[in-house]
Amino acid sequence: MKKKIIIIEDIAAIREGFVAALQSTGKYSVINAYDSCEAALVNLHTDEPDVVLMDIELPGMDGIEGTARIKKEFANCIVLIITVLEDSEKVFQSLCAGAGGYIVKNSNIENIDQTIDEALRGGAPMSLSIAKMVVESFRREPNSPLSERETEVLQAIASGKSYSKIAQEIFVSKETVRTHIKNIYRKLEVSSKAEALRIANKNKWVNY
Amino acid sequence: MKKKIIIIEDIAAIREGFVAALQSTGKYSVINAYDSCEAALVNLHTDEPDVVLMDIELPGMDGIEGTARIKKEFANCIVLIITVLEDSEKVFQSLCAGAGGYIVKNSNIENIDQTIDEALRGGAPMSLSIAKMVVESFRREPNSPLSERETEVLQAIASGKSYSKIAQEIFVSKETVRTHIKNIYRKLEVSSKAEALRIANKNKWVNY
DNA sequence: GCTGTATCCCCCAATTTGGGGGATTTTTAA
DNA sequence: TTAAAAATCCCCCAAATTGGGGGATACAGC
Repeated sequence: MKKKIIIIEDIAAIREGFVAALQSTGKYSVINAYDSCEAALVNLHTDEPDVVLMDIELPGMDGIEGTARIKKEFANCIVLIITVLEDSEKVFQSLCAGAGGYIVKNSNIENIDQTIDEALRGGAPMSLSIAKMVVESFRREPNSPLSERETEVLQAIASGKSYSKIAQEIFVSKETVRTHIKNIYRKLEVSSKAEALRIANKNKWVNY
Repeated sequence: MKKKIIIIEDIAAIREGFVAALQSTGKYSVINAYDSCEAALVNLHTDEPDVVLMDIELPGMDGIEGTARIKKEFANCIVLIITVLEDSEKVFQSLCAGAGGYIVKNSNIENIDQTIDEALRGGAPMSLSIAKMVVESFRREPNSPLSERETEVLQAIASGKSYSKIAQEIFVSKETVRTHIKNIYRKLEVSSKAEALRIANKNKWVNY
């Protein structure tokens, strides 16, 4: 039996292009094509798609939120992101939301077909440039105002450890950890763990 | 002026193969070749390499720790990991340690040359399979014992927020958050934030 | 000498945390 | 339909944590 596919893409020309391309292969059953996530979600339980081709930039609910909603209902449904701009933050977010891979917007029919095939076989189809983007987003930024020790302490804070626990692990007194924290707060101009982590994470001074 | 390269690889045949390959291009100045990180580190300040080719599996200090040590001393030095086995955990760790890219162990001369070139131009050379490995390591595992709400709460804990703060953000009372935490602890058989995060992170039930 | 880093100490008060006991409603699954 | 699970809220308690303030010493680099 043919795999059921739906398409969510707001630009009619692109949307219809995908529909035509998929139907021309004869391998898939294109159930529906929508111009918004909202529209797609109301029919989700009748469509029961195996694969969703999802644009990331959509009016109203964006493709990231849409991916999350669909995966919540149908965990086995594969959501492939149709993307043209390569914004590492959005690519990363959509991966976290459960995206199964990426289709470049101006792909030809064979390319799209191959991508869907790979996804159905359990792979994570994506271009090297997209994969690299995500990988590079985990590189530390070198211009941190925090010293090595401070970064180490903040890293430990990020994993939920208490000051005493951190002190034990890095073989210093609890007071030393507290001093480091105070200095971190002063440098980042914050006054709580959450704020410090938010700043440091945003600037990639700490890794998760 | 030629870029200065050192090689750290414990298997003599492979090490010498790389040396020969690099010298044959005439583009690089191979300063030294070592069979361990320890040996390389003592000469690091006299070698002053622009590029380090680093094996990941080494006796004594492994390539990940070695990469971290080198990047600590010379932040601008590019460390390229020579790898054959594709262990996603190690690949990810070496990226966090500051690796600039990957060279497949049985690469030919042109390939190695291209890889180094790309790294020097500021790219992150790596095979698609390696990039994918890292990307896939950020996918959530679906078999979490935690409910959606509990995952949400634990996620917030990971970002250093207090119970009260979390309560505000998800529009419930502090007591509700406390109940969720209690249930998380019961399910994971732990009794602290750090332990819960360790378990949930290891099993990819939460993303950093 | 000054600045930054790393280490340690004290005080204080508010907040947080973990553990124990409950409770209700809604949703989900058997 | 009935039971289990999830989500919500409440109380009590005591220990631990946290943030802010004030110090101190030592060691590096400029």
